[in-house]
Amino acid sequence: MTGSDDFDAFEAAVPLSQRAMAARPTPYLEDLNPAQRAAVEALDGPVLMLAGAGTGKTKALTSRIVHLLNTQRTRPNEILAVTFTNKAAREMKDRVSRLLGGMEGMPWMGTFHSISVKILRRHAELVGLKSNFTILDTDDQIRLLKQLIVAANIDEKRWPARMMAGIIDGWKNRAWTPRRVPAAEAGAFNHRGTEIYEQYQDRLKSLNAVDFGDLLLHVLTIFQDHPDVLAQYQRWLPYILVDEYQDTNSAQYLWLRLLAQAHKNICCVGDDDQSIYGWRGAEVGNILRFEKDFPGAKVIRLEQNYRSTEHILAAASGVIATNAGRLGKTLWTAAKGGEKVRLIGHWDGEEEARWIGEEIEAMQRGTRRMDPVGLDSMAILVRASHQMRAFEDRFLTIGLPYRVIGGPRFYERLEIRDAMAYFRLAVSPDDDLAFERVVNTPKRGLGDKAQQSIQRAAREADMPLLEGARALLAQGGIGGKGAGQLRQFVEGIDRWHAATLREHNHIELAETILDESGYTAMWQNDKTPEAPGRLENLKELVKALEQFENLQGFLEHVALIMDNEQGEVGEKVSIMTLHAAKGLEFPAVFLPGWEDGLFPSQRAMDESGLKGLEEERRLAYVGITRAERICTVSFAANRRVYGQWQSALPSRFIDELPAAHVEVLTPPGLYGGGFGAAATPMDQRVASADVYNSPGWKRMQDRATSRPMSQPRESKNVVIDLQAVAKFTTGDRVFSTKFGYGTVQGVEGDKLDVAFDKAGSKKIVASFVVAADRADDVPF
DNA sequence: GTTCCAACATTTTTT
DNA sequence: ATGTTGGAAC
Repeated sequence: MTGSDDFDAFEAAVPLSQRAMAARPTPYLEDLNPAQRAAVEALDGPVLMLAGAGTGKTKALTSRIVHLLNTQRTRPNEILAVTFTNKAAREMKDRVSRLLGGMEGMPWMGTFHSISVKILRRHAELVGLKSNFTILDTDDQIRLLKQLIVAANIDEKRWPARMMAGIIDGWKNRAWTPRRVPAAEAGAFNHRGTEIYEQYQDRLKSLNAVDFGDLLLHVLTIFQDHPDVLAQYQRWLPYILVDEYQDTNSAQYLWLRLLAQAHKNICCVGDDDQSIYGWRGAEVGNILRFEKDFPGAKVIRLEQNYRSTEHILAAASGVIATNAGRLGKTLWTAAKGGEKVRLIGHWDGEEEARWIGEEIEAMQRGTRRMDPVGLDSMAILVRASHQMRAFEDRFLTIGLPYRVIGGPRFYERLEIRDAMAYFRLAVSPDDDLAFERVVNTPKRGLGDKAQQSIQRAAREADMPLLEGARALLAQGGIGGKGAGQLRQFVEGIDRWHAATLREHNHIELAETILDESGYTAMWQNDKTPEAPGRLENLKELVKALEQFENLQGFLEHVALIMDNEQGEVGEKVSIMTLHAAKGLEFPAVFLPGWEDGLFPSQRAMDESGLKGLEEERRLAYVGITRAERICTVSFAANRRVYGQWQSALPSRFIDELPAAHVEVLTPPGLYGGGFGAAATPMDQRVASADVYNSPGWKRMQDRATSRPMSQPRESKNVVIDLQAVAKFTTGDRVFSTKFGYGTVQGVEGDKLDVAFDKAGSKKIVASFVVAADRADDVPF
């Protein structure tokens, strides 16, 4: 444990009242605009800093910390500064230390989870744990739950462990211990939810383990049940700062409220318009209610945006304005003019990827209208990760360098988790979950039967699995070739454990463990294409050990910090999800896939209704505001999703973009313009698509019966894979375009009239001929 | 105990 | 389309 000195420092801390409030020079204040300055100087009492996108939030936050120190109000170890991610914590630390000219120890700056671990290690016994508890990740959590579910005789097929894990996470996010789960939730998980939850918590306790949710929940329990402990922390931590307050869940909110209720020096920073984590328990309500929760709170709005041009800001504001129940901000910028937000429609997803690829290359070269833009300055932000594939495929084809941000993280890879399990066993041989994970990896001839015997032996004698296995071996309870191998495994663990105690070179030890266990050999003998990559990853893992003094230290670190530093070099376009883009900024941003159902996501709307839609809209807001100078929104009429063709209407968010700040692009050729978006004013653009009853659809269905196909699904918008070429007129201009759908009433060869109507008023009529030139695209 | 195939799911992601 | 997983066949 590293934290004990902090606690001692607290005990010795001079009471606040005795500290002089000396005025020292404050050059950092000169750098701030009036709102930022107000937020920095309001040091006492509750403060809500409402910081819109790109308004210098981190600057204000870090300056505030420096100001707290500089005015001698408090000392570095008395400031509690919480963030959500390790990355954010790291950035804050860096910036504070830069302002201070050298780092002063700020032990209480970190994520909710890392700070909770620190507190929990100190008081573990108050919730029935030992101070050296292990932290389980999602995978361990699910395996444990699966055991309980099977033991409870529940059909794991119909009621998967993953689902139960989700339910438990949700409950923990709301700070509900098994006893506090409200009666209304009794029906969860086939009426067995609370029962399993309780068993799960018991099991964790007996394993001396906690999951991520527990870190907060246990601390909360301690604070609630032991007022003396709470009072101590309130005294130790007289100043509290919270970043990204709009993303706090109920448990975090309670955690903060308890700590802050004595001195009320809490400064929460956030933006209700950027709350995009509702699906993992974040409560926008926390930020909306702040003034009620903390009476007399100062609310300071940071509204000057330093990131984006006028048009981009106006477009984002226009979209977000549709949401109800906002605290409300009016962002403005001194940067007038610039490019309007560009909007373009495509025939299908591949076309969209092709166009964006070409556009990126053009921007890289520079055009008449703009100077060259580097690849590092460009990003493609998608709603769902499966959208990335089309871009990767295309960019590989044209040789455009790209990097995918997010995705499966290093420490979540199979081989890394296996290796970590070996390390965990070496450090604490009693770690049953680690034991289970690797007893038969690589294959040791220990299948279900053998493992069950080990489990039984261990449970009967109430000992860890390793000891159970040892006992079983002693009494000859395991037969065949498995016995020899299990003996080797057990002896190996003993040997490695002894080595960790002898302060051996831990890097060498790690290599030894992986070699002696046969794990490295397993991948070396594997001829599948991914094996070499996995071996590479293992090498990287061992390399990462260099930064730590021993295996324990490394494991502790990894349990909480599951992110990977990809120190990739070279100019590359970034591809990531909108969620991953939060907090980032790029001169040029592409926002593809703005189609109803994809974005806003159908599922979000089905599951959370209007709330879900509003969160999607905030996501759109986040997306647009990532852009500094160029923002390109696009959509496609047809898209292949999981091997199925789907058609969709342009996203309703497109209609919400204020027309005055949007430039509708029409690329050369027949493609583009999708539904007439390129040609018609925003308020006139619509398409409808009931084709089920059309002869064309009937005919396609007939054709389909001869070959297997998926049933046409209940959907309003259905792809017609016959291509329609349309001509239509707006004002004095005539456009032609290709359509994926419309109100189709004919078959191939027919002349068709399509009425584009919005809210019943028909405004544009396009006549077109249904052609069969895309017949090979017909999915059946 | 291992291998193979059919069934299944597939928004977003941190700790 | 694709990758994972559970159960049956070997």
